[in-house]
Amino acid sequence: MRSEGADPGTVRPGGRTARVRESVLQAAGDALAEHGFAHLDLADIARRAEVGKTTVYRRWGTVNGLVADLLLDMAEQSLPRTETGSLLGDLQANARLVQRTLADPRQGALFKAVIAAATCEAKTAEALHRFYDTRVKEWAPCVQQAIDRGEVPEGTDVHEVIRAVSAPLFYRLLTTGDCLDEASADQAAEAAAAAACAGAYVLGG
Amino acid sequence: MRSEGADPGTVRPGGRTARVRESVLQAAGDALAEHGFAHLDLADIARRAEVGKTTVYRRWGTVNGLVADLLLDMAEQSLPRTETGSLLGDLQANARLVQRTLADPRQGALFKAVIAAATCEAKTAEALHRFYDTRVKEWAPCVQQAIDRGEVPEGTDVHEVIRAVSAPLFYRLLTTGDCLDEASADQAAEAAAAAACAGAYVLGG
DNA sequence: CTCATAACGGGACTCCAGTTCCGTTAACTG
DNA sequence: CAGTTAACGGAACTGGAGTCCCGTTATGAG
Repeated sequence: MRSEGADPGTVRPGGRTARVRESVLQAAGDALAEHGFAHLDLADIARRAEVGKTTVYRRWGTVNGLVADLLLDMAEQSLPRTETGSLLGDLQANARLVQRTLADPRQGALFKAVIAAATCEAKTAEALHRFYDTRVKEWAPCVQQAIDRGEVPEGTDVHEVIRAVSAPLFYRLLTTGDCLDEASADQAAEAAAAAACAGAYVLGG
Repeated sequence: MRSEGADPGTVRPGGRTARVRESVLQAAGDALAEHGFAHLDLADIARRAEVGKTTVYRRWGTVNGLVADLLLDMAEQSLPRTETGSLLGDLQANARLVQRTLADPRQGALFKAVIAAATCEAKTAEALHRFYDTRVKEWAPCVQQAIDRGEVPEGTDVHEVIRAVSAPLFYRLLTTGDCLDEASADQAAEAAAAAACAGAYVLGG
């Protein structure tokens, strides 16, 4: 009598179950980009996905749960780091990647929704933290290489430099109406590189 | 027969109307800090404020409307800029002010809620943009002074420098679980100052 | 002070997001 | 290929968020 088994979808994850997840996540992304997080309706998503409303509620429970799963799906598809040979070049590549993602109507809306969801649900917040932790760790080595080359002082917090690239882009997306263009991405990269070289991210400094 | 007059509260804004607004905003802030944006219930707020549920719906309509008004109220109370004589000192003062605000349980939760609300309602987003525009304009002169002193190159986008101070603090609040301490505030200020002095925020650079 | 009516408050009502029930379909096992 | 049961899907149900109605309070003008 093991208490009613695990969550649905974990025992028989193949075939139909996988198809349902895929089409529901697809529909959820579409709905988010169209209506935004607040006006998200699970029944509407079920309709779009051509899936029973009950199924959506059973497997994801709430809008937050669905958004968290969507985030997991995004984390799996995110792009690998590229290398250019210089700190500024690497940070610029990262900044432009972030900028393109946030400027894209669908992806941008999705990120906004994910952030909104994370601000009001601890579990979703944790999923978001993990997502960014992964992304930051993916790009951090380029700062370490810059330290090794002597561009950046020893003891610099490599993760913080990567965060410093994304931060102004996020801030702009959320707190201003301005569009995110390539120039703002380049500026973010340049500022982060300059601050890093000046030793602003040296630990305990 | 002027079409049903203006919004309630605009014709007789004194006495009771003002008291109702004050106690409802107070209650809304409390509820936000306690339950977060998603689980906000206007009926609960009405109960806390000892005000009729109908009144809250009539005057603010939705959770978003209420949050937007709360934002307006916050904007009126925000602190004036201080001056220390150096760019780093001024930016540090700003960074610590932001850090203290976001680290405060009540204020921090409120900001998270406001951001969440802004991501899903254009009107609320605009209120948020105005709020930040005001705050940025309040602090921008300290960068201009630094330009005049020759600390920072001519042509620097003064507003962008101020945004660069807050951005990493916001980013940290939203995307990591780490606490916002004074050290992170100082780091943000130092990074912004270093980047500004290096000319990273020169327009068209 | 008096009056007109803006704004509030209680309670009944509506409507739909979210739940429950149970029959049907199709993964996985041996 | 047959049997077990995980997972799905339709339909009826429910609770509470948001609306409506109308009587009451008290603001601001004259």
